[in-house]
Amino acid sequence: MLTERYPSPRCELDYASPFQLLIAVILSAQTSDKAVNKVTPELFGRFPDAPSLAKAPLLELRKILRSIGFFRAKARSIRGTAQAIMKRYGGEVPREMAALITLPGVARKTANVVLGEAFEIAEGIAVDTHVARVSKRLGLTKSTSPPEIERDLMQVTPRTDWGKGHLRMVLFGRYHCTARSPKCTECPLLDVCIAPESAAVRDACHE
DNA sequence: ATCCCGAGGG
DNA sequence: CCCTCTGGAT
Repeated sequence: MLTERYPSPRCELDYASPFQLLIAVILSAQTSDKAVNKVTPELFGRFPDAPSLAKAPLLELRKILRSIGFFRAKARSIRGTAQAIMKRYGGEVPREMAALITLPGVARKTANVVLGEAFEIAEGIAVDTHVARVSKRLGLTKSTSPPEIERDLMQVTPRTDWGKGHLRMVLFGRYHCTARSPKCTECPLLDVCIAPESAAVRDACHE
């Protein structure tokens, strides 16, 4: 299934450290990875780590982040996160869910991505717009609330695959099972999908 | 429930 | 023009 299609899935955000990954994931909220990758070279060029970002002028950050949307809130979040990491966590990105979700701009989804990607810790499964859409279409969950979707996915996924499984669903959702016009006619999962796009496609499948 | 918010795609 | 983008805080 998705494992064959994406044998070794990789995060498409550009980063050079766990700290930069955390910042990039905060910025990626309701924003495409491409858009984030467009601003992080300048951002990380000037403020590559927690000490420098903690002292960054908010107006400078807003200017750099303008093109990605939510730029005021995100400027506050990333600087606040850098400051909290300096003050409360000795300059290191914490490796516990409870600590991560106290950071501004970080909730369970972002924390799950960072834990899995940077530290290879399978605390849970990050549920974002792609995971929610794909898992619902495939019938892996009936819920629309992220916590319930996460619970359903955790029950049908071996813990060792939580990280990669998440990435596979994101890639599949981003490039194939898209929100707008999904490519159902060339889908390898059409036979198990409960929500093919059109009745014509469904009939072709069950013919 | 509502707000934050710009850019790219169809 | 409208929808969508790896959500989170109020």
